[in-house]
Amino acid sequence: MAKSCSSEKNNNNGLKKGPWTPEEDQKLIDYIQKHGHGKWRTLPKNAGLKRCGKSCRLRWANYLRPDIKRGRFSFEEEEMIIQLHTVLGNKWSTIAANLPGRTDNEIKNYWNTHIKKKLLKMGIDPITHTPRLDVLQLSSILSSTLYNNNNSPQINNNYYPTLFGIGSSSVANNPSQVLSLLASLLSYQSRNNDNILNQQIRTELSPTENNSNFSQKYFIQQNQLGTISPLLLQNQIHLNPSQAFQPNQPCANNFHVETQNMKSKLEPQIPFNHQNTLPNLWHYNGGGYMANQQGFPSLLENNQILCREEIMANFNLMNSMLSTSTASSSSPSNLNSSSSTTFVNGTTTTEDERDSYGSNMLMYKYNISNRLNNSGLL
DNA sequence: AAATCTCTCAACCGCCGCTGT
DNA sequence: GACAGCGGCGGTTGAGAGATT
Repeated sequence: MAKSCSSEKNNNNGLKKGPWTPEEDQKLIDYIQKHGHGKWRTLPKNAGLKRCGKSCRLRWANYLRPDIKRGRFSFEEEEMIIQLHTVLGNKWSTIAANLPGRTDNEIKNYWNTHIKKKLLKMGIDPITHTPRLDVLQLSSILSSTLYNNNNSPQINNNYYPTLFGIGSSSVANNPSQVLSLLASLLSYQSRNNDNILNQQIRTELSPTENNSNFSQKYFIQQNQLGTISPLLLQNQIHLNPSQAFQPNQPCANNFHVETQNMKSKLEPQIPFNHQNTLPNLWHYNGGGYMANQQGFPSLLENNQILCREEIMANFNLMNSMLSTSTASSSSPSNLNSSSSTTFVNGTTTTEDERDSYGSNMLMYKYNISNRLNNSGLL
């Protein structure tokens, strides 16, 4: 059993703890540059440091190593962390192995201080990556409301006290917030739909898997499983494998026509101030219609399987949200004056904009809801 | 301006798995 | 197989910085 620094102290009086001084850092750097590291236990004595080996190793690994990347996490890094966390859980070192220049400690801290809070705020359980139970109730209520306007059940504080402002655990205080939450929930749908598959991959990966091979194996297995096994979707649809299709494989069954029609139908309703078109979903390459990265970025960038029902469900929900809010669209000035969650042109970099993890078509739902909300249409 | 609160992140701690004896 | 040593990992802590009252 490894001794901690405190127990080492019994054998080595005067071991220093706490923050490292620049002088100590320099001693450690000089020693490792000259001799390399390896025997951490004996290193501090040889380097003239009054520190335990563990402290030296940690200082080097998390701070002094020359290949460490400093500065805030990029949007892509954030996406990667979430994706990997969905599969791996709190395996910070494995996650770090897939993010060059980032340390496990840094990623762990970033998760705990930023990402976890954002997920909770969006109604996503950061441990399971599935919608929280109370938000699922919310989704259920809203589905029936959105699809059945005339006979919709009254949302009632007596029935849903945890959703509407009773008690400290309420997730929303008014219908606008509820819709915002739902939009957030939906923007995670595609990720969550793969959760069962991800769990399967996690258990199949050997615990002794070499980190450097991890990414490769993960993607391969994901594709293999995706084509062999039916995916259990969140809405309980069992997909026939033939209805799923992979990146770089031609679209079958005229699905591209269906989705293009949906796209055309939706575009006039979208109150964007900077553009009123959704990304092109397909391109023809001579052999058939292929899915565009721009149209389905979150799905294609990780070679995930595109699911017909899932895409259509997203379109339908998007349409429902638009049609049940209002037929009119707001003016650009209204939209521009909206608050922190407004996305202006897709290239801005404020902190709040980075709150949305849907750098994809699904993000539109989130934006739409916020725009409608902020412009007073809800 | 001072007091208090909140947040961040470097560092520590204890445990685990691997390896050698 | 039992044990000890070691490196590595994940959870937690607490000092300091920044924000708020």
